[in-house]
Amino acid sequence: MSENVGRWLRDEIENAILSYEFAPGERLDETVLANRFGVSRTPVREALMQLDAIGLIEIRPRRGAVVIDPGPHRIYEMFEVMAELEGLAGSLAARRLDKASREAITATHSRCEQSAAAGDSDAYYYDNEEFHKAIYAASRSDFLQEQCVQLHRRLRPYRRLQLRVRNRLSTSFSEHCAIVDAIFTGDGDEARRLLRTHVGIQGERFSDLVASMAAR
Amino acid sequence: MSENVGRWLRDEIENAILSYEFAPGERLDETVLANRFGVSRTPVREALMQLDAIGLIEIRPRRGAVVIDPGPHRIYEMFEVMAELEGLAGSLAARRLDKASREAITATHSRCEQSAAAGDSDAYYYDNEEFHKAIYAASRSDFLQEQCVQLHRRLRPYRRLQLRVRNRLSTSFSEHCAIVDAIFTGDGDEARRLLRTHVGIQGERFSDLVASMAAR
DNA sequence: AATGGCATTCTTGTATACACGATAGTTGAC
DNA sequence: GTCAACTATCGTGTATACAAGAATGCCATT
Repeated sequence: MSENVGRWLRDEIENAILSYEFAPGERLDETVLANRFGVSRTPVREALMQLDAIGLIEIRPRRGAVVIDPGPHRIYEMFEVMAELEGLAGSLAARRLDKASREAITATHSRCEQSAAAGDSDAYYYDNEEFHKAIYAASRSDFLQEQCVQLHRRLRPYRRLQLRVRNRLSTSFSEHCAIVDAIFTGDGDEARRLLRTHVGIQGERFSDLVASMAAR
Repeated sequence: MSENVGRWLRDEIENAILSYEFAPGERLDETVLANRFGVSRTPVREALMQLDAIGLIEIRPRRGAVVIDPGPHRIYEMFEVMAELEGLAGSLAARRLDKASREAITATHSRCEQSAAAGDSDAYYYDNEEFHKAIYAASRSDFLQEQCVQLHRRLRPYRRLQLRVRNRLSTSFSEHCAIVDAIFTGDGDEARRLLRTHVGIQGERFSDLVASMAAR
């Protein structure tokens, strides 16, 4: 439990939304939430305020909070921006790579290799996250890193759906290899290009996303 | 005055921060703010929560809220990300340009021309903002547009300082011309490249920024 | 039977009261 | 004289009470 109830609730509700426990479009009743978590409405409201500012829910004045339903098109747009930011992170990482970052990338990369070889989709999902975070960190841009982590969080559920697609694991890992190679050889432009295509959901991958969303 | 006091306060305090009325590092006392705006502490707290989520202030548990002091390096990082996002917006705009967007860009662009010709730095500052927003809108990506607008807002004060630099007006406008040309001819890559360098603060422009910040 | 207006009820928005933790100032001891 | 500990005060965190707006259901009228 975090420092104060408000932040704890924010994380709690955020996770509930990201794990679809609170479905998109669902109304979030302050009193119900307060009872559920055994607190008063005050910290609940503070948590909701923050989630509204982040963009996870929408609070319409006097009409309560609802979970935002992004819809396929908007999710595509979010991946598009994510791809751009990761591309920047990759290009900066290639330019600024130091020993510690290199080791962090290598370590997470080899963990991905193991999960991919084992065909363990859940493990790969987690290791993949760490791999990408290692690249953000290697960019040496605190602000960029924060933006990437935040957007990554919001896209987490959809990323998870994507990994379920057949062969996606091995494809993803081989793309990782090329990315690591570009970063380690200091080829910023190539790292940027590779990450953009790796992260973006062009063509059939967008259809995959829509299909897996519809399946829920 | 907005729908409810909380949102109104959020905007009010946000503007106060962006206009340096509340200086970076300054402590924001809930009671003082409540008295100043003639409301109770509750909506003040809600406003602060949101500003914390946006990243304008930092609330340390039990220790109150302080205005975040980005520092030159972090501002540089923010411009770096802004440049990347604007580059993406430009490239999308070039690909997707329609009649309405084209007209909006043309209109704001010619307003910039007039302000630049008149040497009116304040007017150009405003028109420039509209010009960039027209490009965001032309990208036809709602999410990207929102991200750009938000970051643009946060960088507003520093952008203003930048424009004070000698000759920056005419330089900026001629860059605009090239950007408009690239977008209108459908050259996405060129639009991206031009916007990146237009928005970023490489080399001497970073020193200009630091100097003008120190001058305050 | 359908629709419009009114009243009731439920939920949100704001204020206030109270509790707990942090900070600062003062006093005492070494 | 300096440092540490204790106490008092101030400010944040949470709960609750109250006010106001929105939604819903019922009744009357057409």
